[in-house]
Amino acid sequence: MARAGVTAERLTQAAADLADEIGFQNVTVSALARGFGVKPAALYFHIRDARDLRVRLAALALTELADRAAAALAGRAGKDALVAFANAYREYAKEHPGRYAAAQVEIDPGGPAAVPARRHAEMTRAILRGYDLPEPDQTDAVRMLHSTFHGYVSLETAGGFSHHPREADASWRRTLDALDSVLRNWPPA
Amino acid sequence: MARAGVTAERLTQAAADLADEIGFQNVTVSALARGFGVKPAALYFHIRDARDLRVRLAALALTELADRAAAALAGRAGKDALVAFANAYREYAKEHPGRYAAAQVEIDPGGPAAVPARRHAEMTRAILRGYDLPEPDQTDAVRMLHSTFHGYVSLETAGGFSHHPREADASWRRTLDALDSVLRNWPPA
DNA sequence: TCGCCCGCTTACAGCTTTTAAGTATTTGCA
DNA sequence: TGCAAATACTTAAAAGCTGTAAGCGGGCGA
Repeated sequence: MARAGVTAERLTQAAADLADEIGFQNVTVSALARGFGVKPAALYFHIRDARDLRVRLAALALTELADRAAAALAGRAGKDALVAFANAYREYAKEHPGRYAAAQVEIDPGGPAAVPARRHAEMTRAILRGYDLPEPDQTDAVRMLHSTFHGYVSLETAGGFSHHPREADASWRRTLDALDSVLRNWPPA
Repeated sequence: MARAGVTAERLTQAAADLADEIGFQNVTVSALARGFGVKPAALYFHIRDARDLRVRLAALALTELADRAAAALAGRAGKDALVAFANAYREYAKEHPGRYAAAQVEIDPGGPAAVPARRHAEMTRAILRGYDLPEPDQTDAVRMLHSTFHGYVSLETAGGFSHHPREADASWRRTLDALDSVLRNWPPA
């Protein structure tokens, strides 16, 4: 029988696509193996275990997210940068719900997902360049931004906003207005 | 053999405690049955399936969260109310990580978790009484608040803030300052 | 006291992860 | 070219999970 040509990279890619299709929680070693037409045991020659697969998937998602963020931020500053970053973030989560969910797994600071995670964090910090905040306010603001973006997308995905007539898009835009406003007028300690 | 006295309520309570101990994702019908000293199959006479158990757990957590929010808001207004609510929210998530995770499951609007979910949403809206925002800004602000609280707690729990010397507590307080500030100066459309 | 129902057990099917051992294919080197 | 070693995959199997079906027995109502 011909070999299937499975590699860790192709597994991770396939797992990402599968996650977007059927949900991150439903990505199993077995389902992945079926997609490649091999037995589940075959995958263990390429990945250590299911957890390893999830970490690789998280790294993939964080890398893609950082790439999009970088593209959105290029040549922009101030509110332009904030809005472009935020929209890139939200659109990624909507286009790739499975990947986005994968990016939220707990990240081992020494592990292979730590690098793209750090890069993603640096992108978020770059939003603030135009706002000129001193430390430690800058760190506080980065955390607030990240929290708001992640919280909004996460609640929206879970259907938290769907039972009120107000459009989620409209609230999102106004939330970004509010964030821009508070960054420009950051309260004194 | 003596009967174990299993009921749906006791199962849900035990599941909540178990979730806080070993994590929401690790709460299984089997593990729960072990805790009651019965076989897994016995539980299916009290709950429909594993999903049903998770929904009941979510309802429990949302009810407790709404209770805490109500207690925090009682007799407070403006920033006092905002800070009290936010701290109650964050403390609940820290004390009961498993319950908190359960509260984030996707909620069927017609299901039994919809009632406590709505109550929780109303509590969040009550924060804004002191800020006097007209609709639809009020809805937008509620969504922003909820997003920020949930996002912050969720990222903090996942260890997202642990690799920077700045204390997560300090950033939290400053984030609340910023939210108060932006609610008092809500940007015009 | 009798009988029935309810709460549990056993048994089982089918799914998952993961390890171990065996087989076949491909690669690299002489 | 041909052989040996490394690699990719298979089968087999253990252990745990969800969920269904059938059976048993204790306690409650009549």
